[in-house]
Amino acid sequence: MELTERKLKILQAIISDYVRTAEPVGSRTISKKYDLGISPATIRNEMADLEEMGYLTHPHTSAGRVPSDMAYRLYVNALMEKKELSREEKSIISQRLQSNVHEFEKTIEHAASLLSEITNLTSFALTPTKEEDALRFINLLPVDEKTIVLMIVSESGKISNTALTINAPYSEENLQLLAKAMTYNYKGKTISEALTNNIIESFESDIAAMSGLAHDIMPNFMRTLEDMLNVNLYMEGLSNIFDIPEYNDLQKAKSFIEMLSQKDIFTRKLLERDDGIIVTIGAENADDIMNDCALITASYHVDGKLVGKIGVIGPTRMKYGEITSVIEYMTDNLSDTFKLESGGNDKDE
Amino acid sequence: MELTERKLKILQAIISDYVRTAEPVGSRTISKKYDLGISPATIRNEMADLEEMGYLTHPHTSAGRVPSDMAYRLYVNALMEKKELSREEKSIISQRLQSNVHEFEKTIEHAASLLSEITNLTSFALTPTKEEDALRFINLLPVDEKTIVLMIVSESGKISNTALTINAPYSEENLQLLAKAMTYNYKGKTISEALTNNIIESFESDIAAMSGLAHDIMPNFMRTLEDMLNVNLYMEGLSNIFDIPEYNDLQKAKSFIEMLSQKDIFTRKLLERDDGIIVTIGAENADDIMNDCALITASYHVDGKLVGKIGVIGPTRMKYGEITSVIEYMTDNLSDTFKLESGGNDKDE
DNA sequence: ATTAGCACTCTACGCAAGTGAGTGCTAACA
DNA sequence: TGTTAGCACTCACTTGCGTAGAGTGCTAAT
Repeated sequence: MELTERKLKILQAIISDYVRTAEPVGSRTISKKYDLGISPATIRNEMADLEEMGYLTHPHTSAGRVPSDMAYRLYVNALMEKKELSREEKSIISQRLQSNVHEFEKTIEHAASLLSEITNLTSFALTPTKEEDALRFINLLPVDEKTIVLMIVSESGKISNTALTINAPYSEENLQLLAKAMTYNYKGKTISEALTNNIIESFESDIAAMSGLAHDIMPNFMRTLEDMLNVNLYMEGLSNIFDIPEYNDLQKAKSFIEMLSQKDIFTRKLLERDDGIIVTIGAENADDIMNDCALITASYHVDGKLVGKIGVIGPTRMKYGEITSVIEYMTDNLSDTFKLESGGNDKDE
Repeated sequence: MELTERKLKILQAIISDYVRTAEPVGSRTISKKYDLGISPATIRNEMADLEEMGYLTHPHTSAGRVPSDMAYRLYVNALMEKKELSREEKSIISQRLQSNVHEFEKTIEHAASLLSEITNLTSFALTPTKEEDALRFINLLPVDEKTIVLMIVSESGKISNTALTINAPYSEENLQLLAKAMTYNYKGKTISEALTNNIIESFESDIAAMSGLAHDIMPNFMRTLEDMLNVNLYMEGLSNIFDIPEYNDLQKAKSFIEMLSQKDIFTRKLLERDDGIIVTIGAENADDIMNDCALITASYHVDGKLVGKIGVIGPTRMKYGEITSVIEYMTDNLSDTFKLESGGNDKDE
């Protein structure tokens, strides 16, 4: 069967109405509200066709039609018009995102919060993965007799520290030397690369005095690197789902919140997604528990390289057009912000 | 009217039964299940008295009795027996808390998670407030021509960094000098004190070369200090509330989750609470939205000084005895852990 | 002072009837 | 041949009613 122009128009009308009302849409409604110049009976025939083709479903015999995942997919791919944000909306977003720029993590958190405010959905933001981030500088600093600080600075400006207790006595000179050696060895390597390249062996046979020092330090160095790879997940607007009819049921609400509470798992899923604006609808989400959800994510860039993500999750019935526009504008804005900031002050989280 | 021995026994039986079942307790139930040697009729009379005294309420005429906030308060103050944890339970807790010790924040987060697992309630943990933490060491490190790192180490081992872009050219010598001066000036001062003591003026008239440097650095120093004061709030087991009859209603569940989503406000409330094990029941929580909740918090110590908090929140109907025992054991354990760790490896978050 | 007995109250549950939105089919129409 | 009006049918949802059951409070007996 062919997807005629008229069928598309009807489908679009149904989607548009359903997204607004969350109620199954009847033929009469379409005929009255949308000026298609055809009678309810004709629309019913077309609807039956659309259902046969898989674009619509039927909660029960005497109910109106509801768009299927397939319909939303078609809508996102072909029918949807990206909404151009108004000057005002844009300025609000830019302004709100600027307010806290000097604190990277705060900015990201704030972006998530803003997004949930605008969309009335649950939103999230992921700080960049640092696998591509290269090491720039390693230092070892004496604090007192038994304590030194290991400090790692990455190209993106990320700093990480560990305070270490040293068993063997150390000289400041040795520390400097070891730090220089480590910097020399690791500079320019990405964190991932550095993690697979433990130089402790090469020190082993070197100057004896430094061997003990290196032994104390290297495990902590590795652990610190691992820690630098970690991303933070911020989530906002969780309670928004209570205002969404789809979750108007304790069981549904529970499983939604349970899913999002498993931050590790959810983070992994986000990391697996491609960059750019990605929309996954219903069953397209591999996970069973997300089969009733749509997920929209987009990536922002830090320093033109590192990639973080931001997005929303909600019922498949969502305003795809508006939301993608907002997210796109926000990620552009974030990427710009973090480009200007490049080399600037960037607080370690 | 006097609170006779028998009345207390009946009250305790009612509380005990209600805490378990969440159903209003009738006189027959008490008479049958609890061996008080008195008939339902007598119990009814006593119940009527207890109600008059304010310890019980009555959802409706033909329902059993429900303990009031006042009853729980009496229970917590006088009737409750602290449950001695079994060897096994203790060892599970100790073990789970040890697993991640090298990462302070992770340990705290883990403690919250463990607590919610044990209690089946929503739990939270607050990292220590650092107002009492004194500065130990300030350093300024050259990274490249335009970038330096400002590093602050506190007595408790907390480290904080900021990468700064420096406009004026700097010499390594000047950096060292400035760092030394700052350390000299701030060492031993608490963060709060340091925040009210901007030394930039005293530098103003000093060596000219360092004035520009200080100007670049001091605002960032202050901001970093402010940041060091911030506490982190971890929350776990949010979805547990869906299994609690009291929240078996979307409206209730929503307001609960909304309340806890406002992390800033909730954190402030936690900080305001006294140290030690504090139980607040229903209307005792100043906040209207927490009038149906009970909140149990306890404080743990880091290095014998800094104080963090951990606790649970749930309906007023909760197992006060067990929970306070668990929390007490956990905070003791945490305090011990962080005492041993004192001066040891402590990862900056 | 305690208890058995009993009338009374109130919620919760199930069932039946009614309502209304919406469909699918058929036959008439342009 | 595509479109439309008409109509019977379906099914969820609401409302009202009757009943069962749990529990109280009172009274009178022990």
